Amino acid sequence: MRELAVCGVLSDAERKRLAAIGRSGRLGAGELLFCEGDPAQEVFTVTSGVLKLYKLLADGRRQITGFLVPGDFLGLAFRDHYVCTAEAVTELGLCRFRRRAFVELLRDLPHLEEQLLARATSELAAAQEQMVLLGRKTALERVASFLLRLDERMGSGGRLQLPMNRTDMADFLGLTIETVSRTLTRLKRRGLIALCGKSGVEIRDRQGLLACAGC
Amino acid sequence: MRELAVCGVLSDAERKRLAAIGRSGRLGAGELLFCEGDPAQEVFTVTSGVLKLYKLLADGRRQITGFLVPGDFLGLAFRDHYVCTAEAVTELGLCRFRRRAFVELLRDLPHLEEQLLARATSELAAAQEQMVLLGRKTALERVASFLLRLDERMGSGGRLQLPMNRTDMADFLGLTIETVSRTLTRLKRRGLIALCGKSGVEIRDRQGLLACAGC
DNA sequence: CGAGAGGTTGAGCAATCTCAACGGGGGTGG
DNA sequence: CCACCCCCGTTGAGATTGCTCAACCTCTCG
Repeated sequence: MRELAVCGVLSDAERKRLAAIGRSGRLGAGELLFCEGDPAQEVFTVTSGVLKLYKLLADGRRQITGFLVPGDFLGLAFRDHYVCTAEAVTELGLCRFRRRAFVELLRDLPHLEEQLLARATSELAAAQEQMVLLGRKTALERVASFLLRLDERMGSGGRLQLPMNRTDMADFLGLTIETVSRTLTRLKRRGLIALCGKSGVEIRDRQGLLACAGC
Repeated sequence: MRELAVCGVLSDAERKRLAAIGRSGRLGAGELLFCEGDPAQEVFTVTSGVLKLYKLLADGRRQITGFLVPGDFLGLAFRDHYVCTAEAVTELGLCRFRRRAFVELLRDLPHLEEQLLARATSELAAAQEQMVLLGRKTALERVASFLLRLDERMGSGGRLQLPMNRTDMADFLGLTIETVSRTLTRLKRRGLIALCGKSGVEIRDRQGLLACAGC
């Protein structure tokens, strides 16, 4: 089980105090961790597997706002109520903290607060990047960007196993599943990627893919 | 000149120390405050006017990621380099802090760090909302949402003066200026808003507009 | 009064969506 | 062990939303 990345710069003593208030948990694929609008009583770190965050419109349209991987912290965007729904994409391991206890601990551990602020910073930068993708990029650019980012994030060195299905990809990229599928096929025909089964993607021409990603 | 909202929960002494390292500044409409990629040497608060943040793609496509109004803090999303460009939409008043001094002050003023984390939290929530808009909403829903949000943010009580032109609205909403223009006309024909000159918009039927906004 | 910037409107077009059919792989029950 | 079924993904054809290109209008500023 991966170390809680949120503890990066903490001393042993600090880490201990944090661990003391955390409890480990487990979710099966497809299970909900919490729903948009629920009172935010806990915060979390992901220790294994992949989690998705999303918001729904009244008629069921869905926008996935992010995927969390091991080491990621979940709780920055919440005040009293969760602002989105969190659902396990795969089998999921996590560490749960009662929100109140966590916030109190923050006062005592300035390093932790610093660390959280740094995380918030990179999440904001990532959110801006995603706005560019959703607002201004073509389907080809979106899918290419997504594959490159995911490969980097998962450290898969060009041979990635997509943890999510086409529906999740589509709802993250602001497209339909058909367009995602067609676009992957296009990238394959151009020789930029290879597809192995439903979830295997191999990046065959990173330069070309970067050019497609348009950034 | 509005009080720096970032000082909300600070004591007088703390406020004084913050003010001591800040210098006031002024920008004309259209002037750049900084560019994406520049080393991030300063952070800011907006004291008057409106500022826009944007990112560009290689071919000139632009996505505006946010508008800042008086009281807003600018510097959360940056580490060593600015991740977007900041440009004055109107005449702009601001307070500048050398980044290094500001970060050092953070160590001494836990209230300030707390405050910043809270701001980061609401910015992240806003960013998620914007992803829904860009990824899943129709042009009508985007424009309606935008008008409602702006009215609320500016506290204009249904009679708003848009501080930005159609190009900026389009680049914020992931549309073209023509579509923004046509959509405003549609909303007007339906009796939901009235248009007064280029920048005046009156919300005539808030319920109807909310229904259009789809959330 | 002329020029230019910003905004509106129209016509045709293109990218993406919708709807529908088809295919393959994994799990289940006979 | 095999056949069937169901879920997920792919592909195709036609519909639709929003984009592109172009004309025109209005207001402001020399």
